[in-house]
Amino acid sequence: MDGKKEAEKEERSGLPSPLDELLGYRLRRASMAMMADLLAALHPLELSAGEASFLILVGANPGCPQSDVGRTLEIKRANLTPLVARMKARGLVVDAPIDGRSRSLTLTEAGIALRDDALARIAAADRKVSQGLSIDERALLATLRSISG
Amino acid sequence: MDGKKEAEKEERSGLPSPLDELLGYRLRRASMAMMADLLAALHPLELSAGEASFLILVGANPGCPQSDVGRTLEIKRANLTPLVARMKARGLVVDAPIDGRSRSLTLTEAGIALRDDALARIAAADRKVSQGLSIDERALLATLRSISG
DNA sequence: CTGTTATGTTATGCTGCATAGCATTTGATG
DNA sequence: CATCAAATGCTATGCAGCATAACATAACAG
Repeated sequence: MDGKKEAEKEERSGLPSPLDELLGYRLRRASMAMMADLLAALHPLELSAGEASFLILVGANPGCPQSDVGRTLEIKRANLTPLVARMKARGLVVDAPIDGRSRSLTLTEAGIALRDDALARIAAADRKVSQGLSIDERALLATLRSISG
Repeated sequence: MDGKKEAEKEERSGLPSPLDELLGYRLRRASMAMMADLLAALHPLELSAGEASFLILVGANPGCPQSDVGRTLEIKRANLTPLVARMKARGLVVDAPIDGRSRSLTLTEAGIALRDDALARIAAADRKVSQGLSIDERALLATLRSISG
């Protein structure tokens, strides 16, 4: 299977490039394309991608320590602090001291509602793409998980 | 310096999360993981990811107009200008006027040599991942291409 | 010729991510 | 108990990537 004359290769100033065959490059481009859709879907909710993932994770783990959230989402402590502050300022999350240093996070009713809304939009954007996949989505997810270890 | 792999990054504190089942999220995480490896591989060459992709594309398309490079790599004109300037300053690429406004780009010998080096490192990093894939790489690439249009 | 589009450049701002340092608390060790 | 290393959260700060706006020139279509 090496039909090479694709003719559609240059849809519009698309120069031929070995980059097309590189997994890392293709992964990045696909990720950026989906991210663009995601941001558009979350914009009406005034949520960034990081904020949405935060709400989803805390919503699924009520009372979890902030440190665990940071580790799971791979958000540095220094960057998580202002994110939590914004969510608290909007009344989406409440925190309580676990011990002297750690704080537990829990979504408020408003936080849960917004999380549900965001999750629905994200899932819809996901579905829009995954429906057109040429391979099984489960297999794809498993493969991607294995890449990010 | 570092550039090491922190041994086995234990999944400690990995909170259960619906994000794990989201295609967009998994795509992003996989992309970021590969990008980290890529940057480490390119660091000895003092190349950023964008610069390496630039060298590869121009190397495969000698004499191509700068505008096409920008479109293909999805780099805005305003950001491409300083990138080209850096590559010229390092003697990796030369440009010549096509017409009064457009400029053609071509790699120098040094540029080709560095491109070859970079491409080898990138391909190696790619292979390190693709060898452990649970699904066919060709199918994966095709799927990713369909996602990014 | 005239208005519109394309290209390249400069200046500038925003966002996400990173590092460094600090204060506090916890837990392990002797 | 006394100490010290690690963990947690916070503040301040810098930077790289990406974006927009405005401009100058040149090509193109009418």
